[in-house]
Amino acid sequence: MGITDRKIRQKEEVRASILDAAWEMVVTEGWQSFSIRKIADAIEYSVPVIYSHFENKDAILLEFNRKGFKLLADSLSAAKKGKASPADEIRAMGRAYWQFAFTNKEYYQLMFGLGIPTCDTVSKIPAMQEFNEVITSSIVAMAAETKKPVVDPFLKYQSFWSMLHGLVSINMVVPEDKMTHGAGMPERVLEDVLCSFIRGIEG
Amino acid sequence: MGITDRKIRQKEEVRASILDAAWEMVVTEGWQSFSIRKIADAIEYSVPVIYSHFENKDAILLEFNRKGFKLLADSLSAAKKGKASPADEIRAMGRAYWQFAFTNKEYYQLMFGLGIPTCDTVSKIPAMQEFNEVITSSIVAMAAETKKPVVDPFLKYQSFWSMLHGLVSINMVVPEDKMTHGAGMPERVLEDVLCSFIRGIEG
DNA sequence: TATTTTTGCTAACGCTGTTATAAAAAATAA
DNA sequence: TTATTTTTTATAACAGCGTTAGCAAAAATA
Repeated sequence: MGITDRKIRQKEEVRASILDAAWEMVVTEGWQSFSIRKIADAIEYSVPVIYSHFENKDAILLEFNRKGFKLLADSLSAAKKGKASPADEIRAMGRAYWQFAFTNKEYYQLMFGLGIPTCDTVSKIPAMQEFNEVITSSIVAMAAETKKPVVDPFLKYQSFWSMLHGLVSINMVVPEDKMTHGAGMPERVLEDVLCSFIRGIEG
Repeated sequence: MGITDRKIRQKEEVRASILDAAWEMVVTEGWQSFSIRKIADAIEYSVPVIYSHFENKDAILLEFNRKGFKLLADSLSAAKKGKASPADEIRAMGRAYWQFAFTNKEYYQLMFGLGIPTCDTVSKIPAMQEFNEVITSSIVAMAAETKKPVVDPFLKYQSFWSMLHGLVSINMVVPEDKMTHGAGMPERVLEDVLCSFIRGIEG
């Protein structure tokens, strides 16, 4: 049945146009102007059409969350590749995390700003697990090398993420031009934080 | 003029009742049900009365922001008092920050969750400066003791706050009963993070 | 061509923040 | 005490939001 095929294809196109229009609006006008009605307007369909593609507004946000975490997990994974030591991997991931946050402000704000992922959402976003693993594996590797103390990898994973997230979220709201301490300051804080984290594992 | 006096007094009472009713609702039902109309309902006045006390919704939030930062600054200040060393002061403040966040979830969510304070809001909230200073002074004191390297106090202040905020915000969304790693885990992460921060200054 | 299925729109419900307008109450002046 | 002015408060509207029920139009099937 070619007809059914075409219908599926067309439906998929509308779905994609919803996500495209929504993302376009978020990037140009920010999350505060993310609205079902505006999306409907942009794709030149009536509002209920959107509800035949997504259960509700949150379902659209969930979709962006998925994309965001996939992008982040892939970025960290790529940053690790080819590094000489676990410590270097961790440093590289820290910088990649920072870079992801600021080259994808909208994603970061959704993923960690509006409401940090709860336990339920973890199951809906497989890439969150990836994110966890790509970090933890480097920590485990490093702990294995420096066999001084027995570090809890999950504890260190949480510390690592905490430091990075705190750093990012505090710097994200400050407009570039309003930085009291000259440019490059946040990056120095990042390096400072990474440095003390590495030393914390080395013991 | 006793009449004008009484009017001012009564107006002040209504203003207080607005804040009381609003806070009551936030504590029992969360920020998502914070609404001008519901407040009006609770204080048994019509909606426009609220607008004769506060310019808009954000002005009410600003008021809570002020209270929250005052409370936090005072908590940190009290935690410092009587500690033997700057390092102890920092540890005490870290724990006090953590405790503030979880015994005042609603305040913390407003202050750092919904939208972290921007540069403009700093000028509207004097207690934010207090918060900055009470932390920085301990860092400076500690750097003076261990005269090894010349640490940038503002950099260390940002690191400190970043770590704490990240830690708190990641743990705040996880429901108590859903902690994968037994109770007391977040506190261990806190101590871990504090420890590596202190060492980062000691050099 | 007639019938059934699919698709999409209009219009509504109930909620939000904010404000213009008008009525009621209180304070002042005569 | 009565008339006038000022202050206080409420009603009702505007414009926006997410969501959904009901119905008309279009498309596919018989």
